[in-house]
Amino acid sequence: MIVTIDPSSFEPVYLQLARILRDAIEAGEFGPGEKLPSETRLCQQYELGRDAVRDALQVLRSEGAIVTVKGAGSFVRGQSAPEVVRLPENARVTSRMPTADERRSLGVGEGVPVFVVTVGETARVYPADRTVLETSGG
Amino acid sequence: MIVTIDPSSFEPVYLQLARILRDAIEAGEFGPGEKLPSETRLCQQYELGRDAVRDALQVLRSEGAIVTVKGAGSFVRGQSAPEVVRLPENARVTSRMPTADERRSLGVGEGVPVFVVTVGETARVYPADRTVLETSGG
DNA sequence: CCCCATTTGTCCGTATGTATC
DNA sequence: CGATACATACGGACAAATGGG
Repeated sequence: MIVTIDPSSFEPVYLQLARILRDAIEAGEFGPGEKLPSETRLCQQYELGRDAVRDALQVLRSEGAIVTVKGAGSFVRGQSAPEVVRLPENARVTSRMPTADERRSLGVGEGVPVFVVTVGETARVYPADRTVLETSGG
Repeated sequence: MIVTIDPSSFEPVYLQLARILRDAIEAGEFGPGEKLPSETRLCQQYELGRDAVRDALQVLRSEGAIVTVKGAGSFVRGQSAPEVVRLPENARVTSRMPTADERRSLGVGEGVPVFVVTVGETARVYPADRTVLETSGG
């Protein structure tokens, strides 16, 4: 099936493209680790300017759906095997986006939140793409 | 103290500006709900093009630090009073970024992750900016 | 090792639409 | 209504990283 962009739609073209690519990824047309078409290719294929294409990819990055490497391309983010963390009693859990510094120190890409697990006055931070929290089982 | 942009630095100017604004927010120079200078003003003040300023604001949005309203400006995101959710036993907790559709239905802005709490085969989604998860206390 | 084509990153400019005030 | 402000979208240019030869 061929999906096209409608420049006269109320939906911005960059969101249309983001939706098209997101659906294609979810449908398995691009598997984990697979490379998406280049920005230039997407510009030609959908008859869009580079801004629209880049904005669409930015949307997918901030959703954690793809990872972009300079000089190489954009790739579907494969889900890594998560570490299971057992939550102790009296633990408080929040989640937020890391700052750029935290992303570097934790080694996580864009669009990946972090868990903050606080027990007493001790807080630990976990990358949410590699962590599953579990409560104790009955 | 006056902080300036160094166009000859290896650090991209838009990241320099993002860092300057982030530090200013954390230092309390812009309180919760307060409006940042307009994009045009930032362009003049730091002698940058519009892209650089917009990219810097995009960084802060995806970190959940600010909220931008069309026609009005960008505002420091105030932390809302969180709802405390008690985690049951045998619960699994993950966190990820919502898609654009999920953001609309949950009423959350950019840069806000969601909790996914799964018990058995039932999954519930909570906005992470208004939710704190707690394990049972001993 | 260098060369080169490809690809993304950064930065600028302009224009138009739309929402807020 | 006008002025301000952000959103979208096009274009060009050069820098920097990658990967193949």
